Amino acid sequence: MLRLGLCCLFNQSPIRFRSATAKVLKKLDRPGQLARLGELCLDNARSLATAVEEVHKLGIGAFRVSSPLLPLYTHPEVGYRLAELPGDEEITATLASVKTLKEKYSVRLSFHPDQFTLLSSPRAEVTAASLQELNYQTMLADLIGADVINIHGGGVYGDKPSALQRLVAQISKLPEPIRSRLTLENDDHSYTVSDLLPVCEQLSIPLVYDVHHHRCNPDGLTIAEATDACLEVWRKVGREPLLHLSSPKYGWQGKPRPHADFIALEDFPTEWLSLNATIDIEAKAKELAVLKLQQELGLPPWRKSGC
DNA sequence: GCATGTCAAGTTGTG
DNA sequence: CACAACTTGACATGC
Repeated sequence: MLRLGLCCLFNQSPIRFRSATAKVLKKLDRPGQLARLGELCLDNARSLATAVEEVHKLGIGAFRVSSPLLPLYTHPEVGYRLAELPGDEEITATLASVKTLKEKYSVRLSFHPDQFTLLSSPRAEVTAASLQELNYQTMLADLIGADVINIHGGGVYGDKPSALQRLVAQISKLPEPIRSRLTLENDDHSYTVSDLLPVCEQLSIPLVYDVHHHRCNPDGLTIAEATDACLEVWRKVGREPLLHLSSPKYGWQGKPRPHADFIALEDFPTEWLSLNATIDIEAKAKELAVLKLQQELGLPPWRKSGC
C-alpha cells in the first residue's frame, strides 16, 4: 500500500507551531528564558498531538515533524534540556501521547533536519553542532515514535570523494539510536543518487529518493533505476521506504527548484504506483495538495482497520 | 491594527 | 565579493 505524507504544516487546518528567536530570549534572565521556552514547548507538543489527530481524520498516512518543535533546543547560548523547563513532565507526557496516537492511527512520523545539519564538513565545529542536532532530534524521535531522521550529503568542498569519506567516517561513529533512524537524501545540486548509493549500501543507511531533486540534478540513472536501487537498501534493513515528490513552481524551464502549490499528476512517477512505501508530498498547499493527489491517483484514505 | 523586517547554524552559485 | 536560495512562517517592531 502506498501512503502519502504531509510536511510540517497545514494550509486549511488552524494548527500552528510557535517559535522564538535567540535575540529576544537573550534579553531575559535564565528563569525567564526557561519559563518562555516551557510555554512554547508545551504548546507545540499539544499542537503536534492535534496534528496527528488531524492527519488521521483527513486520511493521510504520514507527517513530517518540523525540526524546531522544541525551539532553540541546541542553541549554544539559550539551549536547554527538557528537565530544566517548568512543566517538563506535562511536556514529556504530551509527547508520549503523540506516540500513542501515531501508533493507534498508524501514522508514520519523520524528521528532516535543515541544511545546517551535515556530516561531510571538514570543520570540526560544524560536525559537532550537527551531532548535537542529531542527538536532539533522536531524543524527540524516541519520545514520539518517529522512525526516520533524514539529512542531505552536505557540501562538496571542491573534492567530492574526500567529502564522502568524511561522511562515511562520521556515520560509522554514530550511536545506534541515531544510526538506526538516519537516512540520506539526494539533493538538487551536489549529491545525486549515484553519489550516495555506495555509501548507503556500505553502511546500510537507506536513501530517501527525491525525484524532483533527481530531475533538477540528474546522474544518468532513470527514475525506475534510481527507485529500484534505493528500494533495495530499504528492503535490506527491513523498513518501509520513504520517497519525496514535488512539482516545480515555474515549470521546468529556467528555475525548476522552487516548489509548486500542488503536484502535477504528470510529475508522479508511474513506477511508484504499486509500491509499499511512504511518499512525502512537498507542496505549498500542504494537506490540500496531499488530498488532491491522493484522489487523482485513486488511493483510498489512509486508515488502519478499526479506526 | 496592519505592514514590514528579522531570525542560530552551512554551503553553493549567482548577480 | 556580497548575498540570495534552500523552506517558510511566526514574531517583534514600528507606524
